[in-house]
Amino acid sequence: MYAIIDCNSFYVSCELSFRPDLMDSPVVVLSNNDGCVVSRNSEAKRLGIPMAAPAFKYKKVFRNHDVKVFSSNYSLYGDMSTRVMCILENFSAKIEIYSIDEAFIEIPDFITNYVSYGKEIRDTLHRYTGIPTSIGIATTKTLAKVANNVAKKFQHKTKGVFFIDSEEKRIKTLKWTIINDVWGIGAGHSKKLVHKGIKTAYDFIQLDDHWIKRNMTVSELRLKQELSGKSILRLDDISHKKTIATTRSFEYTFSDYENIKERISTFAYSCAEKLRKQESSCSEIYVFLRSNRYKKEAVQYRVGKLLNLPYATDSTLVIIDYAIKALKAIYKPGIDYKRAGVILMGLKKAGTNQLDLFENENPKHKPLMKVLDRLNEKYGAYKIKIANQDLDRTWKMKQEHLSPQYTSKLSDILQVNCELK
DNA sequence: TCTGGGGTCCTAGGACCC
DNA sequence: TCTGGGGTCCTAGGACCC
Repeated sequence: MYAIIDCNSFYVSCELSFRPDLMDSPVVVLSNNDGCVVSRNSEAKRLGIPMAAPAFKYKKVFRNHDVKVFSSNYSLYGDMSTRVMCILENFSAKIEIYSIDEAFIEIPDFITNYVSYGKEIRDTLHRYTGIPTSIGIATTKTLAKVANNVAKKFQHKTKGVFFIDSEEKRIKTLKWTIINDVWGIGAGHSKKLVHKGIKTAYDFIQLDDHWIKRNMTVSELRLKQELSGKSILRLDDISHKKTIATTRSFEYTFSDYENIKERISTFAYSCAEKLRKQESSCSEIYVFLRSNRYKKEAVQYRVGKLLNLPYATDSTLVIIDYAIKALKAIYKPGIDYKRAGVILMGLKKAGTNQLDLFENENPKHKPLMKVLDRLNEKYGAYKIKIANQDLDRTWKMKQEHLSPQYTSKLSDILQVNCELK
C-alpha cells in the first residue's frame, strides 16, 4: 500500500507559517527575478491568477486586491521541506522524496486503519510545521496520485485524506478524473486523447495496449497497468541525481563575452558544489546560451555544447575550465543573450571512476576543494570564489519581496514579545 | 522594462563494431 | 537476379513532472 503526501501550495504555506496574520489574504510567491507566479493560495486562485502568470502583467490585480507578494526564499522552503521529510520518516522507513513538496511512502505492514494513519500524518505535519497537506492512499503509486487529487479537491469532505479501498471506489474515482489530471499525461498527449474521445482516466484504461505502445511509449503503457490496479512502479532511490544544473535568465540581455564568461564560471562553480555535496563526480559538461524567446523581432539564437572530460572530476577548477572551453565553441558576438546554463552529466559516485593512463586530475585539487567547501559553509556562501567570477557581486537577482530566513539564519529568528501580568 | 528552474525517462537515427 | 545479422554507443529532441 502506497501513500503520497503532498504539501498544499507549498511555498505560500511556508511563508504563511510565519505570517499567520496573512492567512485570509490572497498570497503569491514569485519565481527567480520576481518573474512568474509559482505558488498561490486559494484566495489568490480565486482572483483568477493562473499558475506561471508573469508578475508584470498582474501588477494591477495585485494592487487592486491587496495581494501579498513574496519573492522566492529557497533557504526557507528547502529547510521546511527537510523538516517535513524528517517527520515523514518517523511514519515509514520506506520513503521516496519525489520533489521539494511531496513524498511517497510504503505503508508499514502493521498498520490496519489506513485512513486514521493518514490523518495522523497530516495532523502531525501541521502541528510541527504549520504546513497543510493532502494525502492519497492506494495499492499503486499512480492510483495514490489519483486519490491525492480527490483529497485536494474535496478538502472538507475528505479532511485531506482519501483512500481507494475497493474496486468500486477505484472505478468511480477513475471516471471522475479527467485525462489531463492523470500523473504522466501532459498537455500534448491529453490533446490527442481527447480528440480520440478519451476524456477520463477510466476511458484511458479501456484503450488497447498495442495502440498505447504504438502512439505513445512504454511509460504510458505502465500507466495503464498502474491505473488498472497492477503495481509496476516501486519507490525510487533518488538520493543521487543523474544530472546537476545551474541555469538562469538574466534581468536584461547582454552580448559581451566577458560577462557571459563570468556567468558561466559562476554557474559551473555552483554545479561543482552541488556535485560534491552528493559525493559524485561528473564526466560530461553541457553549456548552453539562449536569446530572448519572447522578443520576436530580435535575432533568435539557441546553442549548446556537450564536452566529454578526459577523466571524471568534482573539482571546481577543472569544471570551470571545461565549461569555458564549451562556451568558446558556441559564443557568437552580436547576440542579445537572455539565458544561460551549465549542466553536469555522466555522474558517478566519487572515487569509483576509471583512472586515465596519461591524464588525471591534479591531486592537489581534492584537499583544496575540501577547504573551499568548509570555508564557504562556515563563513557564508560564495565567500571564496574563483578569480574569473564576479568579485564585486554585481549580479544580483531581483528579489523585492524577500521574507526573512526564519529557520536557517540566527539573526532572522522571530522575536516574540510576552507581557507578563 | 518585465515572461523560472531543475529534474526524469523514452525514442529514433546515425555511426560504428564484429 | 541475388549483398546478413546482431549488437553498442552517442546525440538530439520530445514529453512529462514539480
